[in-house]
Amino acid sequence: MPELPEVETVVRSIRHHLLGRRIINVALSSHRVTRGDHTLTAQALSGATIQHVRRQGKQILIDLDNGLLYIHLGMTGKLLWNAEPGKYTRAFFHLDEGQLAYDDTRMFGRVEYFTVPPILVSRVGPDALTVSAPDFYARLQKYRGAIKAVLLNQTFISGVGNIYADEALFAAGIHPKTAAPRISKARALRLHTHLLEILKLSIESKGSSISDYVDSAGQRGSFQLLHNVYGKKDEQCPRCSGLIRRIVLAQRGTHYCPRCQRV
DNA sequence: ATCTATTCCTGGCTGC
DNA sequence: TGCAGCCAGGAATAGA
Repeated sequence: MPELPEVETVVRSIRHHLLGRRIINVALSSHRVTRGDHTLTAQALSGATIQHVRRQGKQILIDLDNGLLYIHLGMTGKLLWNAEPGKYTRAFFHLDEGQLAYDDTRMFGRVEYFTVPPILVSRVGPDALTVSAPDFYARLQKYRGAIKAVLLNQTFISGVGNIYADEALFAAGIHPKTAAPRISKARALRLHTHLLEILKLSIESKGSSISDYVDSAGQRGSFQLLHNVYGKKDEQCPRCSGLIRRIVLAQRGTHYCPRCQRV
């Protein structure tokens, strides 16, 4: 499941291949993923030149000389460089040098072309990697729900998903059900510090490969080896040796240590 | 206005 | 061994 570190790893592994390249033609095969007219989209993309490859939160933004290519990997999306199209290839880009495949088994992701950047792209909050501590705390004041749900809300900050929400709350010693307004400034700042540290460490490990996440060269990440609570139900807490518990919160599997993480 | 529940998808796992 | 049924979850959408 690609979250900020995984998307950042993909962007880093693909950027140097794409910059300055011209799109020759595009094959699209999933209306679920593209949400648009395939003929018109392919037509618009053909001949376009790639100017920037950026990331905001979990969104990949590819600036073209005639618009924006917006890619969200969803749950199982992959961008693969110089791979042959396969059963789950939903979009395939022939460039003047090389080719880019968008594979996505479950089709939760998106590949969309816009002439004008949509509200969608700008509506997400500041990137989790660069949000300042004061801004993090100030923004937190706007939410009343459980802190785990707030962390997953992309309008609060963007880029955090289920894995890193659980890991950051564990590192900060905060129970995932804690109501946002009950979190003191000191604890909020501690959460901010731990979250950034975890995201940066994960990027250094090229992300977490839980099921099938890989970067554009097909490389797996290794941060899953450093997870403390995510997916560790009934295993020992590395800090207190108590058992990690799994509950469902905000419709998501949530892992935490009942002894180390307090409301 | 907020928060919560539902929906979309399919491979992989569990249990009979 | 086969297969039904459930699970994973990002984010739009609908409902409370």
